[in-house]
Amino acid sequence: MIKKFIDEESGKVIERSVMNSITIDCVIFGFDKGSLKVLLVEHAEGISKGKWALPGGWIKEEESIDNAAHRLLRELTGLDNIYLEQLKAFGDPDRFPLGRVITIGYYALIKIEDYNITAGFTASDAKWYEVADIPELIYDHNKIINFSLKQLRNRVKQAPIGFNLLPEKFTLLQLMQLYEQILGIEMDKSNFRRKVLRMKLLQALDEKQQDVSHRAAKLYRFDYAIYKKLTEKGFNFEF
Amino acid sequence: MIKKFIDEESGKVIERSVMNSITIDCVIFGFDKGSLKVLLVEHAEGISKGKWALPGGWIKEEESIDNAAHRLLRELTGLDNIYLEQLKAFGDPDRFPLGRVITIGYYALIKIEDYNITAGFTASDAKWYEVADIPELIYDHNKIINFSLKQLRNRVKQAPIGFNLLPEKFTLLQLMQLYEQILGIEMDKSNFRRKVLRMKLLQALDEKQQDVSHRAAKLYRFDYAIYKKLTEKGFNFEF
DNA sequence: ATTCTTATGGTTATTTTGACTACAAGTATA
DNA sequence: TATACTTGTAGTCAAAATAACCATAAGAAT
Repeated sequence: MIKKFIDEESGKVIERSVMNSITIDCVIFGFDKGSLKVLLVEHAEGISKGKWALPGGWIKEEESIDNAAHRLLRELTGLDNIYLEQLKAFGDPDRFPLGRVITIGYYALIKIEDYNITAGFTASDAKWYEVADIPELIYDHNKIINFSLKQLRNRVKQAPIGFNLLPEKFTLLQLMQLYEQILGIEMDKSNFRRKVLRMKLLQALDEKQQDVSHRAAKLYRFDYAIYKKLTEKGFNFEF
Repeated sequence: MIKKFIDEESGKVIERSVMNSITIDCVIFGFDKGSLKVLLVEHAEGISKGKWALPGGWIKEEESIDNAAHRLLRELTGLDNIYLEQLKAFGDPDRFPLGRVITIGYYALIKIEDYNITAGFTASDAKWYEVADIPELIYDHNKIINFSLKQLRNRVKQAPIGFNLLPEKFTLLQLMQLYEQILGIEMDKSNFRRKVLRMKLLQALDEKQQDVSHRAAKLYRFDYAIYKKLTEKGFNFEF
């Protein structure tokens, strides 16, 4: 599968695999007003102009794929300094209409209110869409989102990544509702409370909710230091 | 990052991303005589001739990446009809010495005695190596194996994939030792027994071990049909 | 007959779970 | 002011699960 090409600039003959294009696509999850959302961008140019898609694009020759994911996300949406995790590669031969392109998926969970989304580069718009209400996207991007959702449901049981979706200070009910949303199940308030507090992962604060029209609940904060200690001894996270 | 090339055969100008090479590498785990092993091949040609590596190679234009993984494994080692799962893409810019090559990792768990390994294609040899005793491999292949091991430890707690490493009929002690090996922990025979039997995943057979110099243990078989039923109701697998 | 190894079945105290009840704290409304 | 309503918090209790053991059975080796 190696073919010879002549570089137009230098005139040199170059041997290359004909398999030649790799892109990155990012699935960014957020949680707001009790519902799970995904960040999408509208393409400003190219064959998919005007259509909605996952933020993503081409990898540069000299950058690692992790760096490419961070760069593309920054350029298209303004998001920076995010913990991105690789999902998997999507490589159906016909997933891209103009040739063979493999894409490597990344995903992240962020607190929506901590970031400002600003469309840029080849994106004319960038918006949060509710997971339950995602439009038709280009190529296999809907498929990629579905895969991410499954992954999220699994991962959320393994590690305390759910906290990345909540504000720094949160109530136990908020935490429970987040898990109910992601996993699609109902839980018992009292039992959830007991379970999560026994884990001792949360630091109880001397603060309460403000401006609520009912009894204000205590606020908690996720304690990463404690979590690290617990994981070292082989700790399993589950609600 | 798009450059123009002239195809030597057709003379046409082709636009291509300069990022142009993707390979596949497979980590195949096996379990034999109480220890975990990995299948490696010796390269017969090219810049890494004589060196040991994970079975892998280039993806063809018209095949999916999953198919490429199956084909390469078959060509190099003779292994066929295996359940391969994608690991992740490895894409450090300098992981490959002769240019920018991204590799997509796959892994599988198989019963060693069920398959015949025969080196072929660009491999001059193919052998099982104990995980604790893996030589220095080409490029970042040692890194890929380490990543796979971590993945295996996680996955084995989520799903009953460990059974893929055991013969069809096995004793409870074998099963326990497999888990001890993979997870690197010690377990209590009696408690393990009770736990695993309560799951009702195993079908007790009317057979016993043969040719052992001690009391022969009962043989069991993993019951995939039961497992499927249980997972549908949201079943969590853990020892 | 004795010893050794592994298989298998129990016992027990302790911890964890799930389902519920009760009540406290605060807001909204009559 | 009284009452209803919502959400937070604590506790009860029976059933299930766990961890740490002990005891004995089955068979092979000496």
